[in-house]
Amino acid sequence: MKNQPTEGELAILQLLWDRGPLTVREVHDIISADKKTTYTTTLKMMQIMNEKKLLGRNSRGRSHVYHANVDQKKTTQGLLNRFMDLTFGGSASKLVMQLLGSSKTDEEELEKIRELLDDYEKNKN
Amino acid sequence: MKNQPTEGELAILQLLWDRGPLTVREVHDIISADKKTTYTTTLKMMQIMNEKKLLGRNSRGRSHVYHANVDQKKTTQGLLNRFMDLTFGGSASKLVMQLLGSSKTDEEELEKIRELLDDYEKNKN
DNA sequence: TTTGATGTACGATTTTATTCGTAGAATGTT
DNA sequence: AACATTCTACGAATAAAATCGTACATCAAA
Repeated sequence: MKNQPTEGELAILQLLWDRGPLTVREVHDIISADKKTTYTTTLKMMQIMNEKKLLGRNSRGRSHVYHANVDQKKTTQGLLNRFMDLTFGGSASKLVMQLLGSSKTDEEELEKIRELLDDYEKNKN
Repeated sequence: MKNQPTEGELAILQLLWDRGPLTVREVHDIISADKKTTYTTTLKMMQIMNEKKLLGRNSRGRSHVYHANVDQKKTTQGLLNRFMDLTFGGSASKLVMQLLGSSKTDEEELEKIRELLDDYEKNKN
């Protein structure tokens, strides 16, 4: 629960979780498609994340290949718990209630959620 | 979606949403029970929130009574959407999956969630 | 009317996250 | 060798959030 990534750091972690180890150049090219930023900024962030042990890295030729050094599940779990506490007083049901009322949560998503719940109920016994 | 409160600001908003209008002193006494902070810090935050129009206030004697000036549902909805995008790539079902796997989500909460989903399914038709 | 308690106002400082500029090392090309 | 390109490293600048110190106003009790 201690090493919570910042928003910017999380974006980089997501990339590495999704696609596996990447160089700064690769990360930057992907990120800068969405968000206007410079190469050195991305580099600096990844260097800091490396110092914080959020990322590991290995040399390959003249460049570094970075990889996520924290577990995705554990990290998102920590963020979720924190967010739930802060925003919904720790109540999962309040959070879900908002989720259901949101137009962002479409029919397909709702169906998936229902299946998840069904599975969960089954395995409980 | 623009005026997203910070973490500290959200804590103050929660209090005012829950308990109605309060003075700085009242807010501070409640908050400082959890978190070590000084009166002037709480005051300053509430003054800034007032400037940002997150809070409104009225004079009562020599002190000010502050009230939330933003809607709770809209605010938490905005925060939730943002968080979901950042942390779960915008997928509500992924979020719920984590929620179900969390030990923080106990049996009672799960039951509530199921009821919510049932109600939701009913009203859909 | 003096003192103490309580409140507001305001500026300065601290802290943390992010961004940027510049220097220099390594590699490839001409 | 001279150069352009592509990296890393590092320190400084910027921005935003949170914290703190101090001054001053108000009011009530002694």
